[in-house]
Amino acid sequence: MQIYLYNSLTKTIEPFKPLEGNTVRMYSCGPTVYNFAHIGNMRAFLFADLLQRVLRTIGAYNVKWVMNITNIDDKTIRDSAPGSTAWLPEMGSQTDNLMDNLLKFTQYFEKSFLEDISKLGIRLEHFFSMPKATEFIPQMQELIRRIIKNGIAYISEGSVYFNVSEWRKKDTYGKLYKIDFENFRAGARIDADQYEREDANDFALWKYKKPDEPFWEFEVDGIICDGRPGWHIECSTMEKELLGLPFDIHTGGVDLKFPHHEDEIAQSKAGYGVEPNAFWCHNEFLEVEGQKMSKSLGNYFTLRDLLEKGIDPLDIRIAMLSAHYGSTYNFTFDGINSARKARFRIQDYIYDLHQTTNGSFINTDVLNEMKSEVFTSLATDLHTPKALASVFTFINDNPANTLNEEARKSALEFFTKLNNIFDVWKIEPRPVEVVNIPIEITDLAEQRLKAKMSKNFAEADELRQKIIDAGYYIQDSENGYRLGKKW
RNA sequence: GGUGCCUUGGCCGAGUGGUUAGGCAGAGGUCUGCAAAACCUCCUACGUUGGUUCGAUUCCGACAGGCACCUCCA
Repeated sequence: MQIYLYNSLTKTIEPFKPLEGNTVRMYSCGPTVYNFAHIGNMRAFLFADLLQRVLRTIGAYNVKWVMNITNIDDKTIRDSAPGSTAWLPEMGSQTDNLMDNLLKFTQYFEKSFLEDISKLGIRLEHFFSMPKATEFIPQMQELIRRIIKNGIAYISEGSVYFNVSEWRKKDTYGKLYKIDFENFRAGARIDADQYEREDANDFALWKYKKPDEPFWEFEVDGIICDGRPGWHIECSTMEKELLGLPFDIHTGGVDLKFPHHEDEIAQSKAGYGVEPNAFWCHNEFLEVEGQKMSKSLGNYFTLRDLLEKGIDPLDIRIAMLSAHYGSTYNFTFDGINSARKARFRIQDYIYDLHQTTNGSFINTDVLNEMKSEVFTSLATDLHTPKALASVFTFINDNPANTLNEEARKSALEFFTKLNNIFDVWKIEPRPVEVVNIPIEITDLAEQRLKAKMSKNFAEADELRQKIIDAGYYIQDSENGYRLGKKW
């Protein structure tokens, strides 16, 4: 099926086609591993995951998905430095070797990142590569040399800067983000104390080492430039090394449009001579309870915070998939609960589809129409809310027990395929409930049954309340009851 | 100051120049000793204000409110 995607470069929805063959080469801006990822980060990664799954499942493409790990930047350096309060015992002991500290520190958060996204249903086997910035330093230096050679970068006090005004003579700077150079940064603070740039628009390709910072040796035209790469150059280099240029799709949060992605385009073209990629896809931000997530408002949550509250990560996944990636998503606890219930309704339907019934529903047209609607919605700029609406409309109108054998089989095939994208359901018969109920709870239930049988309803209700208060539920059945754990 | 986006029923969240999005919550009903679960039914909105139009929530303008980026934050 033809896939359509909104391209930030053209600001329109365009039909998507891989540049070469049947393989989509896709690069996603990954995390800077200096702390636990928060739910805003998670939305970006879930969006990228959704996209690559739709490309595989609906577009029938092979996907080479690369997500970088930024393990060298101001924050990782700061927080891995000796004496840092951000250093955790689990990272091991700090040494005099600054590079060693940096790697230990970032490896810890990289590992936690992989654990977190796995819990959210992002499958590590879907990645072609997850490169770390520190593994590509020579290639970054090579790219910087090229840009200097092409006259678009200059060295200042051992740092290398991209010369924006020089570049503007050759090409547009402001492809993703329209810039008014007259008023540019008029109201923005400019970090004057840090590095010596010729122009505020210029950005660092390479930063000269500061005392007590890990660094890599770098010499350009006899000038010692020992230091570390700038942020943007990391992506430009790794994309080229792992995917080749140009590649198909680049994803990231809207905040990265400028300057990160804009600078990436400029660098890649200035150094390699080509624009890095065809499609730029950006996810919108997330708010929490209608407000921007921030530590000061107390609505800043890492995934781990939410798991501690007992939230199932798959409910976070479905909640975020129930809004379009291009609109601001309001994360609320009510919303998570609502999404969970919706998820279970579909799950129950799938369970029911496995049961043998003698339903008479044979109108495959209705089923096929729903399938077509769902996949068309997903293929049209990943419209998950529309797709889910179609599913609900179908299951509302066609209870599982009304479907005949053939229709149930067909519906199960559909849900299997859908779950290749959503990945929040189990395509299997309803499991036999094997919840461990503590003896004191079953005792209460037995007492209640006795009370009920002897029509002592007041006592029965009292006992039921005790069971509920203990975190279980009890449902009466024909000649007994069902006990279970509340979720 | 510059650039761009948004404002839909109790909540979340689609969409459209004139006919029901969907989910959650809520109400009523069937069932039940009462519940729960399940099922059935109901709940019809589009920030304000001008304009275009036979007709606007949908197009255009203004206003109000909110948000984002310009600060190596997804």
